[in-house]
Amino acid sequence: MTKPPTSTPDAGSAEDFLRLDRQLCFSLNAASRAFGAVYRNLLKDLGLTYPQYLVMLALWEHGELPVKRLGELLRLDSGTLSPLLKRLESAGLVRRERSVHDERSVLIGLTPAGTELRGRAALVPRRIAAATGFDLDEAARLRALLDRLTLALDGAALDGAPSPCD
Amino acid sequence: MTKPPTSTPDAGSAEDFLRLDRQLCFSLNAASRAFGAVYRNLLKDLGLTYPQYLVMLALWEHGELPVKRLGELLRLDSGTLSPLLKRLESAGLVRRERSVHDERSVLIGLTPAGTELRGRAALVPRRIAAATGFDLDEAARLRALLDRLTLALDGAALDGAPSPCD
DNA sequence: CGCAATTAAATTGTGCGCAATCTATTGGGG
DNA sequence: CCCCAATAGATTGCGCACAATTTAATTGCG
Repeated sequence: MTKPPTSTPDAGSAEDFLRLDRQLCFSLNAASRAFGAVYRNLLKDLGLTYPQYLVMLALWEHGELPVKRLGELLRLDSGTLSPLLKRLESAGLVRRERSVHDERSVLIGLTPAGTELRGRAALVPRRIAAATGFDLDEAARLRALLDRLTLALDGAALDGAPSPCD
Repeated sequence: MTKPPTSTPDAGSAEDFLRLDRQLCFSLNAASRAFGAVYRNLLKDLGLTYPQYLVMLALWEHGELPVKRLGELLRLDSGTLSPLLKRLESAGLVRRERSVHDERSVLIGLTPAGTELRGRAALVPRRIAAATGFDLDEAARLRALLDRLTLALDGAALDGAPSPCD
C-alpha cells in the first residue's frame, strides 16, 4: 500500500532497508556514542575529552608533531584541531611553536604536565576494554571489519554522484 | 617486539593498548564519520542531514510521534531534538502540535511535503548498501556485534568509577 | 628575480551531542 | 483543594565535525 511496486527486480526490500533497526550506520552511531559516554566518565578525572585524549595519545606515542601530521593520524582537519589544541594549550598540556624550517607549520609538543599525564591515563585503556565485554580477538575482528568498512566508504565518498549503474 | 611479555599481570600491554591503531573506539569513530560523509553526499539533494534523515525515517515508519518517543527510538534527548525539529519544521517537512490529552507532549507529524519526500529517499538505502561493500549477511553480523557492544557499554556507563577488580 | 600556484593553519558559520537548567503541565497525597 | 514531585520540552553553554574562506609562508616556473 505504501509501496508502489517498482518494476526493478531488486527493489523488493526498500521498505526493509528504510527500517531504522536494519541500518548499519544507526548501530554504528549508537555504539560510537555509547563509547563516548564511557570515555567521558573515565576521562573527566583527567580533564580531557575523547578527541583531546586522542591527541595526547598521538603525542605520547610520537612526540612532537606538526598539526598537519596530527590531522592525518586522527583524521581531523585544522578547523577541528586549531581550537582543540588551543584548549589543550590553555590547560597547560601542550606547547605550540612555529616550525623553524617552515614557518607555515606549527609543531605541537608536550609540556611537563602533558608528559606526566600519561601515567594517570595508563589505566584508561584497560577499563575501556573491560567495559566493552570483548576479548582481544573479538575486538581485533571487529576492528578489522570496521576498517574495511571505512576504506570502502572512503572510496565511495570520492564519487559524488556518478553512478553508472543507475 | 612491541609487546614484551612483562611478568606483572596487569601492567603488561599498557603501551600496546595506548596505541591509536589498537583502539576499537578509534576505528568505530572513523567508520562513523566515513559513513557520515557518504550520507552527506546522498542526502544533500534532499536537504537533510543524517540525524534529520533518521527522524524522517522514524516518521515514515511510525507516523505521528511525540518528541519523547522519537528520542527513545533515536537515542536523542530534547536538547538535540528540539532545534533539529524546529529546522525540519521551517523546512516544511514536519508539523509540531501540542497533544490534546497531555499538553506537555508535542506531537511531530509529517506535512505533505514530508510525506512526499519518502519517494525521493527510497534510493538512499540501496546506495548506502552499495557504498559499504558489505553483503546483507556481513552487514547483519556487523550490526549484531555493534549492538552487543552498545549494550555492554551502556551497562558499563552506569557505574561511574566503581571497579572492584582494580 | 618576481609572481602565480600550492600548502599549513586559522577563522567563520552551521549543525549535532550532551549536560545542566528552566518552564509548564500533570498527577498524587496531605 | 493545594502543594509538591514527576514528567515533557525548550533553552543555554560547551565542544566536536565539517565546509568554506582567509592569511601567511613556501615552492616553482618563466
